[in-house]
Parts: sequence; structure tokens; C-alpha cells
Amino acid sequence: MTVGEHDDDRPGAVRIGEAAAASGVSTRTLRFYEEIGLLEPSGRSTGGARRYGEADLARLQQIRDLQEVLGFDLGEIKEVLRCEDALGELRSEYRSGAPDRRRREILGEASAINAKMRAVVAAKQQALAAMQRELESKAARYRALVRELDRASAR
Amino acid sequence: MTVGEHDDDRPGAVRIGEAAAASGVSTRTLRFYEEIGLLEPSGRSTGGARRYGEADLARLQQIRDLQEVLGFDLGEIKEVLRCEDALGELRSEYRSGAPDRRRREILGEASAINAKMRAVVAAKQQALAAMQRELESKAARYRALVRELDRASAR
DNA sequence: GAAGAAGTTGACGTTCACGTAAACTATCGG
DNA sequence: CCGATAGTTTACGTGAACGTCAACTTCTTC
Repeated sequence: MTVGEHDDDRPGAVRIGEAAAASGVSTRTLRFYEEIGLLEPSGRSTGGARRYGEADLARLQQIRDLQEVLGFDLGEIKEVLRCEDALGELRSEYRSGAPDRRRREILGEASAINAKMRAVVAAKQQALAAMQRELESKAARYRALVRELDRASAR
Repeated sequence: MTVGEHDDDRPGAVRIGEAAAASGVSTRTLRFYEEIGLLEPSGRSTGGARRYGEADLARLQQIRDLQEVLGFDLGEIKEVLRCEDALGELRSEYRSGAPDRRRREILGEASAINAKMRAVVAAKQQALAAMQRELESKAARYRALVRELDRASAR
């Protein structure tokens, strides 16, 4: 029994420190995300240490994207993920408990969130495009000013 | 002298409440922005009430854009604006005090910030485009699932 | 010119998203 | 087996970005 190996569960699982380093957050952040029910590590070692699987890391990446790219707060992110989780369940236990009526409900919510997010994305893209044009015209003006200075000092 | 009109300075100037309502922030936010040196109203009434001009409102809009679209914190935003202000001075007092050397310095800083911001914008655009593709494929899957349900219930 | 709405300066409170310290346990290399 | 390193829970602290009184003045309207 005492094989002497390091006791963990699944092969791809990493510990909290590695997960943190890999994704650029702190260990505190990971524990905090768990605390608020945002990201549960898929397993624990026999001693109680968190083990983050591949899917956990992907989920973490998604969380950070939603936070930094879309500017969602952790509450909104939780909503989004909760909804995706529901869909995941739908898919796994294909005829999950209450049928059709419940399925449509979940799909409806998912579609609503999807639409909302697409709207946010579109709005951000608009704003970014405008800002990009602004920045480029300013950059052009800066270059012109520098050329002017060069001409003046060449004289 | 006592014309009886409401005592303010420039015609386009609005009070803090109107400025707040127009830009979707609170009056507290405007006072706070002034407190940290981010946005000084261009004038005051004789009694001491803030008067926000057209340029102030534009600046405020820029602040909110930098905050919400690029996700900058107020410190970074202050940096950006401070730099633009310096350029503005350069332009107004065209040969402002120390010449050339100082001018190039300011231009350099402006160009550096501009480049940094363009990089941030580009990165965000990448992330957004990826997210958009994700969302669209998910939307397609949702529609497919709904069709499936429809077919099942039509039977 | 009196009332009520809006604005002023403090000053303290609040929420979010973690940071940090302490005391203890687990895991790993030797 | 032992020491170093990493992880655990619990709890209090923190910075950013405002919110919320309170006490007072100013502006606008009737």
C-alpha cells in the first residue's frame, strides 16, 4: 500500500502554486475564488491540498478574460459560469431530470447571457476601434512634430 | 452692474449636477476626480460653485473611456492626461520656455504613451475577436439545441 | 425675501478584490 | 526520519473608487 509515490489523484492535476504561477494570479486569489464559489479545484490530495485539473485552469483563464477584457466583476462572472455549468450538466446527463421545459429554460438563459455578452463585446469593439483611430492620428501628429523639430535643428 | 442675471463666467459652462447627469457619473465622482487632480473644472462661480466647460466634459468622457474600455486605473489615466496636457502647452505657447531639448522630451513621452496605449488596444482587440468567435459558435450550438428540442416536441 | 433645490467642504463608511500574518499541516528531497 | 518548502484555515488589513451623512452656503423661483 505504501508505494511511496506522492499521493494525488489524477495525472494532469497541479497544485495551487503551479496553477497560480501558470496563470499569473496569486494563490490567495485562487483560494478566494474558491471561497466565493467561482472556481472549485476538481480534486484534493489525501492530505487536503487543492489539485487543479486542466479544465480548472481553462476555467480560470476564462475568468481572467471576462474580468480583464470585458470588465465584468466577479459576481457577473459567476452568473456566466453558473449558466455554462448548467448547460454542461444538460449535455452530460442528456435527459437530465425534468425534461424539455427545464431544458428550454436553461437554453433560454444561456442564449440571453450569450446575447448580452455579444452586445458588450460589440460595444467594446466599437469603442476600441474609435480609440485606435484616435491614437493613430495622434501618432501621426507626433511624427510630424518630430520631423518639424528635425528640420529646425538641421538648419 | 446688477444685471440680475445668474452669475457665472462662460456661456457653455454647466454646473456639477448637469455635468454629472450628462456623463453618467455622480457629483461625488466629479469632486473626487478634482480631489486627486484628474479633472479641474475650468471655472467657478463667484460663490464658489464649480463650472464645467465643454472641454472639461470631453476630458471627463475620455477619462471614463480609458477607465471602462481600456481598464486603466485612475493613476494611469492621470499619467496619460498629464502627458497630453504637456503637449497642449507645447502647442499653445509654441516656443515654451526651454526649447527643442524639452520639446523632444515631451514628444518622446507622448509617443511612448501612445505606443503603449496602441499596444493595449491591439491586445484587447485580439482578445475581443477571439471572444466574439467563441460566443458566436456557442450561439450556433444553442440554436441547434433548440431546433432539436423543437423537432422532438413536434413528434 | 423666503423657501427649497443644488452646491460646498469635511469626514467617515463601504464594496470589491484581494494582501498579509499567524499557527499549523502536508509534501518532498536527502 | 528530518528539515525545507509548500499548502491549509482563520482572521484581520489594504488600496482603489467612490457612497453617505452633516453642517453650512448659494442659487433659483415664486
